[in-house]
Amino acid sequence: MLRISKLTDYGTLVLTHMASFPDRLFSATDLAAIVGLGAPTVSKVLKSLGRHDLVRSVRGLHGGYALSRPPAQISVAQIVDALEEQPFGLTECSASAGTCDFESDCRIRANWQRINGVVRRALEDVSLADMVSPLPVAQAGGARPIAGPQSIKGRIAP
Amino acid sequence: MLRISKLTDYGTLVLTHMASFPDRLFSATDLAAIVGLGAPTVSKVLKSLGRHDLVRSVRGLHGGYALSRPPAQISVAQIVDALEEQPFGLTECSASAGTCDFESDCRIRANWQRINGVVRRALEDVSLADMVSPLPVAQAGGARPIAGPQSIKGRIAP
DNA sequence: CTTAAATAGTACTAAAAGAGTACTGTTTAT
DNA sequence: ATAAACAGTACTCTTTTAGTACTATTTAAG
Repeated sequence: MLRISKLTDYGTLVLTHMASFPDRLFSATDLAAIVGLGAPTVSKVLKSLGRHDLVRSVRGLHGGYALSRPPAQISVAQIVDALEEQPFGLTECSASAGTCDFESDCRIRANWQRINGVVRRALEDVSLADMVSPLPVAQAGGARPIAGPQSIKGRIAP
Repeated sequence: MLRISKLTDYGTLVLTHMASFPDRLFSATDLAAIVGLGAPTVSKVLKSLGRHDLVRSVRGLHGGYALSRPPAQISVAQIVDALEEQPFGLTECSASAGTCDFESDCRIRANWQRINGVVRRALEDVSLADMVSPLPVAQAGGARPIAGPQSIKGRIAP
């Protein structure tokens, strides 16, 4: 349906809150109360985020979760990757052969891959730091966690 | 799951084939055979596309479907709008209030709307004409059906 | 060394969405 | 009058998503 899953949405909510207090440890229960979601659900989300090294966990009494790195180094794309089941891609034919065997060499596929690229870059270009203090409309410092192309901030202005 | 639905995928397949022969009339049955899908399924897709004026239909014997305008004036965004059930938007909170009432004034929402804008523009910038003869990597004539911003073609190069 | 508050992992159930099919009605050239 | 085509509706099956439950493990504190 061209939507991110609810769990991914929850993930951004939780992480955005955590980004307001980096380094601080939050228990899953506390975060659930703060964000207004069920504790088991938030737990589930945090466990997935932990597996993908977006949060680090401290076990035992007085344990909890904290961001594993500064908010500017966590992009929305990374959150999506952590919480969506399937690999990134708007179409199935990006991954598997599909039914388009008739078309000599599916010309469409290349186009979808380009579109995917644009979408992905859009998600990579927004960091948790941006989520906390929204981007100034005109320009803003990008997330750019790993090694990215130029910012698209200028494009996403209204 | 951040994917377009299969029906939308089928829609691009069918329309791309039709775009190779604009003005020509195709029966749903023929298109199904060409593309390699079930006839009822292709029918369903074409009916939806017709309701959104992407194809025009001719009823009666020797009837069929044809593009309602030149391929360059039909964008992928329009296909998505025609075949996806829900209104365009990566998050639910783009439309309804949601559970984030706790957060004083969901700062996240504005960011999602900007991301949506980028994604949407990416889909608007690819036309059926582009699908038929894939974009040259460097630059290419955009779809720009209605009144769009500048092209993003430069961005989606590999 | 026992306890309680945490996370870790797994698995299950229920609800929602997606996909495909079937059936009935309408149009129109021959 | 007939047959080939589109139009519309509604139903069923499958898949995915969401949420929950249960058990195990870790660790600070008394």
